[in-house]
Amino acid sequence: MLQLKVIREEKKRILNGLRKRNWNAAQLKVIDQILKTDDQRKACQKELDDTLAESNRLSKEIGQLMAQGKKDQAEQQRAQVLAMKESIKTLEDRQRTLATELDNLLLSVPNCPHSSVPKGKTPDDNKVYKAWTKPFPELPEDALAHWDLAKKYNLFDLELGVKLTGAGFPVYRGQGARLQRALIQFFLDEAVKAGYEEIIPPHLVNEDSARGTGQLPDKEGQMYHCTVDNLYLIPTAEVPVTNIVRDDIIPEKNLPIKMTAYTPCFRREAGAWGAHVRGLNRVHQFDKVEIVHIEHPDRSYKAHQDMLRHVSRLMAKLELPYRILLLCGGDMGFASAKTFDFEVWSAAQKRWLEVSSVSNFETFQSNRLKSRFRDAEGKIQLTHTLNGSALALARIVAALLENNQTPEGIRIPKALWKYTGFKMIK
RNA sequence: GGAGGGGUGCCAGAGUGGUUGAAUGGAGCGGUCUUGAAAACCGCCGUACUCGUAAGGGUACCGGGGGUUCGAAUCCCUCCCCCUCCGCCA
Repeated sequence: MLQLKVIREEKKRILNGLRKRNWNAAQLKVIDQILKTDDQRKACQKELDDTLAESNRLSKEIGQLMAQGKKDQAEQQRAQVLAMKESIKTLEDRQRTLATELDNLLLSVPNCPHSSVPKGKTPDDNKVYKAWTKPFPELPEDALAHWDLAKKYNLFDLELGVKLTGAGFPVYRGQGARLQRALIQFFLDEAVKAGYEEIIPPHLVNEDSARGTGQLPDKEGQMYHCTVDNLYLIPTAEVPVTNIVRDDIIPEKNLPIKMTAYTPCFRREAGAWGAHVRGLNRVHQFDKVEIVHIEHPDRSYKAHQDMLRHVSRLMAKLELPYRILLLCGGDMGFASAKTFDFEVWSAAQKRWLEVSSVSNFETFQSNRLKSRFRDAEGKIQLTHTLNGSALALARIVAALLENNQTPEGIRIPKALWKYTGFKMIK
């Protein structure tokens, strides 16, 4: 969530940013409401603190009076403090109500887009940041979509997944399973080479963690919830990995913290079914290697570019046609200040598929996480957090299978040979 | 799952109802001394909110929440976590 201090001091910038997210005048009123509520909260807090200070002072004196044997006076002050209790309780209740109200208001405001983020309402307004200029793979007329290729070569089985679990839980097998494992290994190795620390986090997180990265309270319905233990299946490794620095004050010299993790990702995605979500295009469980940065605010946009380069390199090594989009204000995620999407060309479906989203959240997440660092002057500041997929497997597999199909079988890009142990799927 | 013990500041570790935001030691930072270093000595060394131009002040926080009391790190309830023993088990 946005910092109150920033809303107060840079109100104009925030309002302009929210307009980029297509907020209308009525919606923008929330900002003034936040400031007003905060004023009320402060006034109430002050009154409470003053009352408590008085009550504390009197109570302390009672101890001294007792020690001096002045019993009557002690008794008199005791009555005095007792009388204050009711107003303290009233003030506390009011203070709590205002604080909750303020918190809810703050929670409803998305991150302020970076100045370089274009205006726009829908995905059509996203800017092509880096286009694919080379030719697309030429496929014969009878080229198969990946779900048909999967049947032909026995690579994964969605119907079997239905039997075991339900729709959207693919069962990978044979060379399909091996390819899956090869990609994970490849992505992790590349990330480690690029200086990321490898993490194997828990695949279930508690409420605090889900709140830390902003899945709660908003996107509750998108996560699988184990109610008996009140734990959530992670929708992305971002959740456990970013929460590693929750409530921490990091020495400046330890920044940046770069971490990578492979995890399965679980998404309920209720009600999002349609013709374009066949096969691996949208599933409830998929594998992903995530990269996460905890950065100094001065360097976060440079890091953002570094992440872009890292993902580009992966795409190039996999020999996949891709493009990079700079998301417009209307299409950006709630918590993000700036997001680039990577899309891979799926030659048989003749569609772009989103395979990575690389975002800078600035202090939006750290504010909630309380992820801070101590700067050179010893002052405590919020860190910037960033993350990106590097990469999401299911759709990469879809594109890989479709683009590389030949009459002899499916060609495996050279970079994967040492991981798959085979050069062709037959 | 059963029985017992415990959760205090960066770490170790006192504190069991009053002037304790918290003894003491260590680490860290600054200084004196020294050719330099070490040792010794002196000082500083929590977070959040808030009032104030500042100096400085106020409030909250000793695992989380609630309660008793004029007053709680200290007493009570409850939840969480850790350790030891037993049971079960990949």
